[in-house]
Amino acid sequence: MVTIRDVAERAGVSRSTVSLVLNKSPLVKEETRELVLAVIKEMNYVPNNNARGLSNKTMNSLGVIIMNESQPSNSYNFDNHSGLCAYNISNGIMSGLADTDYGIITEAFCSVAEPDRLPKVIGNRRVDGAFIVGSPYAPELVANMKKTGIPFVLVGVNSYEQDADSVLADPGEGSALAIRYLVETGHKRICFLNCPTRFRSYYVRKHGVEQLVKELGVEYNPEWFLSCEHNQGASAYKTMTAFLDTGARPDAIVAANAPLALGAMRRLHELGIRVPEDVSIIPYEDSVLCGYAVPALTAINIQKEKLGQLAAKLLLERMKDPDRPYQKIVVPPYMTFRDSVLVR
Amino acid sequence: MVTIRDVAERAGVSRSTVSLVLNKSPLVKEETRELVLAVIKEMNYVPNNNARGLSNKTMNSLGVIIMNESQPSNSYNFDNHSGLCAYNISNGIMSGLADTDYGIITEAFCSVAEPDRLPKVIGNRRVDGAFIVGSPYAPELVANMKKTGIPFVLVGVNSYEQDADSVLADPGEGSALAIRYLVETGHKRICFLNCPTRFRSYYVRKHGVEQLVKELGVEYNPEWFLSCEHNQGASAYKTMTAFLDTGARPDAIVAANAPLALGAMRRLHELGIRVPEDVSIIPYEDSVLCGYAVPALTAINIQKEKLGQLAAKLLLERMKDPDRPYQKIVVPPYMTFRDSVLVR
DNA sequence: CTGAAAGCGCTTACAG
DNA sequence: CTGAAAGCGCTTACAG
Repeated sequence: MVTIRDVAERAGVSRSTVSLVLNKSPLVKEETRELVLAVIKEMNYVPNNNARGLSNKTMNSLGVIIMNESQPSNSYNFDNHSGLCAYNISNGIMSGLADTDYGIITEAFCSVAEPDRLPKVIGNRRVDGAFIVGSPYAPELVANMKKTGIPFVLVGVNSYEQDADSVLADPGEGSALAIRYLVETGHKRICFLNCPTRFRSYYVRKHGVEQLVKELGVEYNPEWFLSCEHNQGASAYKTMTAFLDTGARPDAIVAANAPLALGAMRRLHELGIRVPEDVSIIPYEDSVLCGYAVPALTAINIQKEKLGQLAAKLLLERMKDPDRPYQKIVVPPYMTFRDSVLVR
Repeated sequence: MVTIRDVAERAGVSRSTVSLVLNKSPLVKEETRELVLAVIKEMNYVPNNNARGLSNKTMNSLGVIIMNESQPSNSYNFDNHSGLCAYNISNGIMSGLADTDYGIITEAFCSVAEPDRLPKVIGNRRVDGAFIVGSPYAPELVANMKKTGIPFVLVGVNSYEQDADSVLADPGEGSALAIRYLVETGHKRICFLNCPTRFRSYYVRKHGVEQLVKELGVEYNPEWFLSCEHNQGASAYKTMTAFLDTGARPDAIVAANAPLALGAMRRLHELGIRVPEDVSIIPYEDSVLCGYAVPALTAINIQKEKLGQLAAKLLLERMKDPDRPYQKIVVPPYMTFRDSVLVR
């Protein structure tokens, strides 16, 4: 293995000089710099990350902590969470970090199961900073993270804490977008299929819907505002089954995410209720499930990759300046028009 | 920050002793060991990964290299690759590594765009070993990887190289499983919707199908063996459109993956051809897209998480013993029965 | 079973 | 602008 010492010898300079050019110090004469660089290339020298980190007190890695209620499984059934949201955000983080040298260490973490533990990468001090991706995250985790002194940012559908940097979508605004469009296109009987009540985004959506409905002067039946037990198709199927059994016949459904929308659609399909001819449907949180659905689903895109990218930028800034005030970045949603809404 | 020195002082032993207990050496008296452990816990000591690695010449990290043709995007449209396969495998790898201390560094890598480059984590020597996840991987990459001396294993739908460890599914066997079942359930006119011909799995499937069809004595029309330009819905839609325009009316479709199946279904839906009443459909490579589809798709599950887990185990063994012979582990597929096949 | 010492490969004041 | 030297926090022969 070739070390800085070998490079220095071959280049006929001291090790410090090589180190200086490695770290782009302006103290090195241009001529020397070029010579050293040439030798580095010629010898195929790669600085040892451990040695560098030991001096620098830096790990040169960032953690991506994926929060979830359960481990991902090999069963892709309807009664499982799709896991797509965290995946998309995490892709965004990686793309936002692509031109840095950070290693990105991913870890699944279940804060519900172990509320007082820290993710391994944090406990082991393997990272210089971290992203807490998605909900549910226990508030204790944020407190515990702060104690470690490792900078972090929260990123997700509705990831927000007072004393932390956060990048989030706006579920209220997203729901409003969907409802406004449905009203514009002539829908009169809109049903809302929300996530479990244990998620904070449940309330944000509910609030957004109630607000808008008042503003629009649309009639609103609280009994048509449903929630599902889990964020998965089977729960939505169950909820929708019970709802339709009451004889209710919405002409549009707004769902809190794609798994819920597809769960509802399964029941509609069984009953011979057609999408979009009989009922339009718009999920929040566009994903590959929407683009590939038959028919393709018009959906609210919350820019998950962008959430990730902005989180990446934010964490980098936070690490540079630990004392700056906390930021809260809200990324606006937009609608992707596909085939699940009938213009009446 | 508390170091090994602090622990040693407080415990009244030498630094080496602390190090020995850290590394579970049998040379330490039980009594001393317990004392040291207690002090470690009390002081909340965490060994510095860089220092340890610098001595050990080890990074304590493993790379997960996700091969792809393009970067993931924020558009979840039909004309994008779903990215799900690598994601699922990577989950399996993580679960297989969950009880180790390795940091798992993920990197997206496009070998088509940069055939002569190495993934960053490899070039920077940030990892002790790596997983090459998915195809397309350029054969040059394998050669280049070998030159680095960093152990690695290939893992994917059809990831196999002579001179490397590999864990793979068996696309031929998977296709056979689907066809056999369709024949058993009374289907007579089976169409095969394969992946692009530039993937090796295309040929494996083709071979498997031809073999089986002969064995079963089923009639086989080579013109009903289709391929798509890309592994995405829009390509399958196009291929299926052209195929159906010829007047062909299959009673079953076997697709090389879920995006292709859903692309075909989109066209069927437009034409009012019902699944499964008019045509049954079985994709290879079960994924969340199948479980959530309406109707839910009966699919070939290739155990992607298990592929990942076995790859994890294999890499660990390879690192322990660099001289062992290369292994090729083929994971058998099974069928997940859902609602897209009509028993005729 | 334990301690003193050298070494892993870098960085960074400090002199010059 | 460059070199000699100390130090980062561990591990590992080597003595005892």
